[in-house]
Amino acid sequence: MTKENILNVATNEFTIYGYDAVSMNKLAAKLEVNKATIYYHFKDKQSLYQEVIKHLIISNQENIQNVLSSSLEPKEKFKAYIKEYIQAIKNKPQIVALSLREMANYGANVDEQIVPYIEQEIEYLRLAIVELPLKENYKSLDMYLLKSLVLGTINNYYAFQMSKFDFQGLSQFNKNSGEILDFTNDFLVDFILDAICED
Amino acid sequence: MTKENILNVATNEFTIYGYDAVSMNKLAAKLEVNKATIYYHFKDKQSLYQEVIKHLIISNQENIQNVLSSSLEPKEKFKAYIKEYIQAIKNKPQIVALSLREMANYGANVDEQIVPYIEQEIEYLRLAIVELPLKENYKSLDMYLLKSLVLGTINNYYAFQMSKFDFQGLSQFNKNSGEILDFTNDFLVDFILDAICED
DNA sequence: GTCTATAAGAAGATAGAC
DNA sequence: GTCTATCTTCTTATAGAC
Repeated sequence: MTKENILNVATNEFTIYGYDAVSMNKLAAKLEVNKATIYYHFKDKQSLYQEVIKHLIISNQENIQNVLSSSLEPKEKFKAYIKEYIQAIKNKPQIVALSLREMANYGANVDEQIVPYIEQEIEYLRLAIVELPLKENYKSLDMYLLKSLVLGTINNYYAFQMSKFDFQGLSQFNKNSGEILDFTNDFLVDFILDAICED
Repeated sequence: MTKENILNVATNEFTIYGYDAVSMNKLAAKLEVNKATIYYHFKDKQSLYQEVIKHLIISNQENIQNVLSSSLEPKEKFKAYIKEYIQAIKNKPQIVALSLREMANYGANVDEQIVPYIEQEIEYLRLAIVELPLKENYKSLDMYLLKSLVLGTINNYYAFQMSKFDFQGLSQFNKNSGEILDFTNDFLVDFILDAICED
């Protein structure tokens, strides 16, 4: 179906190049469809972009729920949560760039609809750590801060690794998404548990 | 002087709105100067942007050097380093958005010249933690990973706080840059020391 | 539902007068 | 060193034929 096809290709283009850098002309060319056809299915460029974002967020939340309702021992559950989260990025690594861009715009291109989805992600994070033997000062932590630590570290390190520059001292993964994300995974799990758990 | 004026206003516009969203027409209008005048001083839009970025990075590294060459006790030195780093953002909060955007583009809009400046920042971070009583497994840490944790957490949390949405459970600072960054500062210092230092 | 054709405007950039 | 005027190309978007 044409509409679905447009949405898939648009998702790819927007996540890779960003909103401004994707023109309706280029998108139509890539789709080998007439530009007017895109406008038949979508009101304008903005609403096409909205559908892309919504589609991406929703498709990433399913597996995390399963992990959190499991009966794993607390630390194992936390590890499984981070792993599932990293897996979602492995499945669609382009969301790193999209997420960084939307953060940079303070949500200007996104509409209110996504708020409950983000709040849901925060709730998942809370569930992932609530059973851990937390130090006293981490029991009433702002979850958006911890979420920023997780998301920020992953996105930022991924961006370092994917940049066109060769930085001295940066671990060598040759732009292999899987290896980069596994490395980040292991670091984050140890780091967070070392910081917030009682000995 | 006109050239300096152009650079200052361009810095402001680019950091707030991003490369694509700033047109030479709008920039000329804001400057109350003719567009051709900008082209007299700068070869094209790209090279104007390069000068903006370089200017921003260099101006942020001076005070950090002073902290690191001081004779403070290790933990105090680390705290002073983070504080100085946060102060640099307080001075120009717009670099948060710029940094997020350039990360999202994997450096596509930036040229090779900035590599040594970023490597210098990594070296500063290494100096800030090298004297700490580190746990064995954090003695050979990839500094880009720790840098990503610091930078990523700050940027991401700042973006949450500055976004146009009201998220449930997000600490209330009413878009006050100073308070947001102080809060992030305290969290990061405790969190990192708790994670990487011997008890 | 998909196409052709085209509108209307904004983009980056430059030639040449003053 | 700053201006006016203009070029070319690209942008989003739509009217109307098939």
